[in-house]
Parts: sequence; structure tokens; C-alpha cells
Amino acid sequence: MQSEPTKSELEILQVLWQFGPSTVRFVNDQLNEQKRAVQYTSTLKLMQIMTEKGMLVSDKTQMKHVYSPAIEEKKTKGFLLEKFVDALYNGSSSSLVMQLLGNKNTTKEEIEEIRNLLDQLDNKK
Amino acid sequence: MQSEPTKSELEILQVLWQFGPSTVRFVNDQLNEQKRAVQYTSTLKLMQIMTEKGMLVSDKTQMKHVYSPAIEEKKTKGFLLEKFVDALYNGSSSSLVMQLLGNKNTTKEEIEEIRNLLDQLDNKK
DNA sequence: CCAAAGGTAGGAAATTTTTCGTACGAAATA
DNA sequence: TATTTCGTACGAAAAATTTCCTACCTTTGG
Repeated sequence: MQSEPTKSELEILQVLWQFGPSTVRFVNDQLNEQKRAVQYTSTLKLMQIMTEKGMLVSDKTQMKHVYSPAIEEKKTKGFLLEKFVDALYNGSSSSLVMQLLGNKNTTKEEIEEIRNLLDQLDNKK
Repeated sequence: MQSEPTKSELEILQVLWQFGPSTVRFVNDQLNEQKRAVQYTSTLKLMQIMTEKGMLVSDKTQMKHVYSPAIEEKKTKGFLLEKFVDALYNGSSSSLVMQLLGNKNTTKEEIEEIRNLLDQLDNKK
């Protein structure tokens, strides 16, 4: 069963998704670069906890353990998206999209892109 | 400035969004019905904290205080949606929609609805 | 070989979030 | 009126999350 990552856990997953299997050192460097100051052992600890929870898997054959997400990116994001739609939009995808389309941050290019996605979907039927 | 509601805070907001300004008693009953067992004073306390934070406003003219969201639903949801898109889809709305369209839970009716939204958007330009 | 640098393990402190007990006042009701 | 019911206020306990200190081992470079 999939459990919901906490905020910090999600940050770590993001790094692993972006760069693939990584050492603690690398993940920690990325967090400090991309996000915020955090001590090496904090990151280490959290990644160990995530491994216990079954959220990550680690290759311990080498001294520098290499961690990867235990569940594929798409699945986890889908899971989180579903939770989000349920919590905020009562499960209605179109409500979410409506809100999205009204957002300043959604550019015309993005909207065009979404239209293309829909067209492709039609062609398959 | 808008601050991110915690999980429990969001549950309370949901009730207020759904039913409009409410007393603590009513919100607590709804939580117990819709979500999970929780004591009256827990809900009271949390709603008081949310008021301190400026997340809710309360009408204290009557003995039974009536609480409302301080920020309109649309704004808060938009705020949360933006955070979500940034965190999971690197700010790309179309990526999110793509994932959404692939979801089992998104029905054909929903997809049709989304298409209509896009068409309406076009007509306005 | 020795020191320095870099790795993991584990416990525990610190912080944030959540929950509830207790006190006490106002309102309803028997 | 007396009692029970229902409300808020407040403090603090409990739980969950996040952070980091310390110990100790391995590798690297002089």
C-alpha cells in the first residue's frame, strides 16, 4: 500500500525523480542548492526512514548506498493527484482543470498543449 | 499572505466551503460524520488557531460563534493548486492534465466537459 | 602509517501538528 | 430555582515530523 509522503519526503523524491538513483550526499547537495539549508545527517536519516517505510529502496553493496524510489514516479504522482482532486474538487477532474485554465500562470502555450492532448485522445477512439 | 493549511485545517475549510459560515458544533458534527472521530474541543481549538492565523474569521456577537473562511474558496484552492503543480509537475499545467486524462477515475463525461471548457475559452478570444 | 575526509547508524532533541482535559460561564429545562 | 446541557478559553499532553549530535568505520591522500 502506498503511503502519503510528507513535505520533506516529497522533496527527496523529487530529486530522485529528476536525477535517478542517487547517494545521500548527492540528494543533500541538491536540496541545499534547490531548496534550503539542511544538514547531511538530516537527509540521511530521512532517507533511512523512507526506506523503512518502503518508500525507497537502497543498494547497500557499496559503501556509498544508492537510493531509488520504490514506486514508480507516475504511480506516486497519480496517487497524490487523485488525493488532491478528491480533497479539493470533490473528485471532479473537470473542476480542477477549470480552475487551472483560469490561472494566470497557465500560458496560452500550455492551453494549446492541453488541447492537443485531448485531440490525440479522440483519435484513439 | 496566504499560508498553507495543514491536513486538519483543510478538512475544516472543506466543511465551511460546503455549508457556508458555521458554528464549531456543526463543523465538528460534519467531521465526525464525513471524516473521522474527533472531540468537540479539538475542533474548537483548531478553529481558534486558524482564526489567529487569519485563516478564518469569527462572528462573536452571539454566544455561539460563527466561523467563515477569511479567504475566498477560489483563491485558496488556486493557491494550493499552484503549489501542487509546482511541486509535482514542475509548474507545467499540461503535464498535470496529461496525468489526469490517463487516470482511470477520469470518466469520458469528464473529458467531454474539459473539452467544452477549452472551446468556451477559445470563443472568448 | 597517519591524518583527514567522508560514509553509516542510532538516539535524542526540537519543532510542528493534533488532540483533549479542565475550568468556568450562559442557556435551557425540569 | 436547581440541574443539566452546551458554549468558550486555556494549558498542556500526545503524536508526528524534522533536525542534528555523537560514535564509529572506511577510504583517501600525504
